[in-house]
Amino acid sequence: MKRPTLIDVGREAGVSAITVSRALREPEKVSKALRDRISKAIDKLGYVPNPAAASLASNRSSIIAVLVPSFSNNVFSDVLSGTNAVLEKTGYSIQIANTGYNPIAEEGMIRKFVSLSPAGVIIAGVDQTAASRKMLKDVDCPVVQIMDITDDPVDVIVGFSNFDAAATSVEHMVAQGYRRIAFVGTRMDPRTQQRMAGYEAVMRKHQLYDASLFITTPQKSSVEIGRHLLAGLLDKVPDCDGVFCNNDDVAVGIALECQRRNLAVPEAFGICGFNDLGTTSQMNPAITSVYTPRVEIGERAAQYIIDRNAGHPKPEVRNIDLGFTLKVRASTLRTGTG
Amino acid sequence: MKRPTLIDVGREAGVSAITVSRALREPEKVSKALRDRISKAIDKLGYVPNPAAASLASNRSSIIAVLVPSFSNNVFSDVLSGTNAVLEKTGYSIQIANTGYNPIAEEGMIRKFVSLSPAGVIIAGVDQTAASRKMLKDVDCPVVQIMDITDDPVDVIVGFSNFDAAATSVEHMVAQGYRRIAFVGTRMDPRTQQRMAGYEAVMRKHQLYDASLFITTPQKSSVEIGRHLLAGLLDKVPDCDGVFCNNDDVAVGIALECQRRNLAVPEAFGICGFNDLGTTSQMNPAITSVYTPRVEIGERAAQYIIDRNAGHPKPEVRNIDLGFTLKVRASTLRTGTG
DNA sequence: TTGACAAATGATTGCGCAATCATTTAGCAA
DNA sequence: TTGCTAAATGATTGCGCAATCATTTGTCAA
Repeated sequence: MKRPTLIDVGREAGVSAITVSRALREPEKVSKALRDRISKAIDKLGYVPNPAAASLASNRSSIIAVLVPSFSNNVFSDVLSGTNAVLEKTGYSIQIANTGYNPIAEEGMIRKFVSLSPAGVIIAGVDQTAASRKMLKDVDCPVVQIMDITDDPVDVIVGFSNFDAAATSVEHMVAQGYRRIAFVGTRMDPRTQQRMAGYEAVMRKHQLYDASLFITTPQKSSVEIGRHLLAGLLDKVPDCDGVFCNNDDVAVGIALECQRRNLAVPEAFGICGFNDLGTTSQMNPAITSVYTPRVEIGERAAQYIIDRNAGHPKPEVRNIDLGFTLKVRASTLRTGTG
Repeated sequence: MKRPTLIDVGREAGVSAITVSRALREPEKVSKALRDRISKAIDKLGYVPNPAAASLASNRSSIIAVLVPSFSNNVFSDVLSGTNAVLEKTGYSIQIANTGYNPIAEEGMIRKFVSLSPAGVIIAGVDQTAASRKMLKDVDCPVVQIMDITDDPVDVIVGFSNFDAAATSVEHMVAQGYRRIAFVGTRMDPRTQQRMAGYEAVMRKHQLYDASLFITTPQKSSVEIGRHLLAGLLDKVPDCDGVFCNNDDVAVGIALECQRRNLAVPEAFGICGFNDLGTTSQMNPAITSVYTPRVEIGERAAQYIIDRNAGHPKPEVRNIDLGFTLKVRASTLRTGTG
């Protein structure tokens, strides 16, 4: 009562094992009559292919490796949803790893994944170690970096400019008359740092730069940490009149703390979030945020892998910028200014 | 320049391939001297085991299959974080699938996973189809159901009673003097329905049951949907004086809509959430919610699989109830009552 | 009818490893 | 020393499949 093999199916259908194998992988090369008999035999025996044997024989697997820095960050669960939506109708399966924002840990995970001969790799960011980058260059499958943009991807990159997204947001706040705009940053991963750089560039351009306006913490972002950071900010910079946050939950926490302190938003204090995760738009007042195309990034990354493995050539444009959208809402809209 | 095999390592170290294999899997059976030589050879050649070959030869893989109904639901990302934290130090890898709350789709995913000879299966809930259940019974590895509790798990179950959690919450609200308590349910998956049943039992017990107090939608829960549902609820049941929500984001949306309508919480209207995802505790006023041990569930499930595969016997207690904690906060605390 | 060629099908082999069984070496009591 | 046992190491085999090459069958023009 052991699991049937291709040979068993072949015997049942009266054909050789390799014909069954072909019927499954290249059905157009097998006659209709045999395909039908084989299909019946498969159903009768309950045959299911053995992926390990297939992988060993062909030296490639149907596993797509996805490396993200966090599972709990909604940004990456959205990416994963997009990737999964595209892949679930295919024969690929998703193997995930959580790098924990640690490039050294990431390197080990890449090494492990590469040993699987994956069908594709999706990895967040561009800040891999040199060794990681080399492994990704050498692995014989499509590699998609995501959530960022660069002219020099390992293979291709699908994302947006964190720098530009931050700069656009801060420009908007400046246009609305905010002057003492703080940067609130959590975790301080590479993409947060790029947002910080975008913030800094705009502040300097308008001669509003002030080093004391940076409020950062290595802790992960959360509503709670947002509340605490606002308290610290107002102690440190009493004349602060707005914040650009590196993530929405921090912005929500800050907005809630403003409510508690009766700090008038947007009149006395402007708030801008990042990622537009859904809660910001529902707050009182609604909070301005930068929408980032996370689900679409996941989808496009998966689709690229499917296409390349189906024989499509490597595209000319290897950095696919899906952009972002500043969702201007009440929290930064001061009537009579701008 | 192809990838080295056990034979290559053996040649380099001056031993046979099988000794290298043993040194990696059962080091205590290989002398220290050889272990050192082998270890050096592995480093020198950059040997990495081929999991497909290992799986084919041994008829078991080191893949742990995790089936969850949603990636974007924070509940399951927390579970995954816990599972990952336990597994990442081990040789296991995690392969995930999103069942989309669809038992038929789930069945196909189980079939696929079973074909991998997984080292373990973690699956949300107890509402698998008969065919799914049979496959899970037959698969030769530990199977952990999670997020629920039952006397009759496939193998073991790690979770809590959704019914009891809801009942405890509603009892609290009744004790605080709320009478026209609505149930707000989104998605209406099996666990939500158990919460609804817990709500109903308590309402009936206190003779407060009223069919018009059920507000449900098949849509996924979100802050936005919570706001809309409150509007519908107040239209339908103007004398409603509180809600028990099946998820925190709905509760947050309802609280924000109450702010907008100047509906006094907790005096005129009580709000209780579910899962205690973090934002509820930061709201103004803070929202009561049921903390559920999601991360711990993920950890325990992973640890069980590790232990069983290490030879531990099946435990006597096969339903591991990790309980829940009602976090009573301002949104349901009426002074002078209860 | 024949021959040439394409389409369809089959036989053989090896992927890299672990299970199994066989052999050698080490340790030690008598 | 001998003889015995346990520990350490090795040789052989097959897991289930796909790559490669070989063979058969079908098709059609001349």
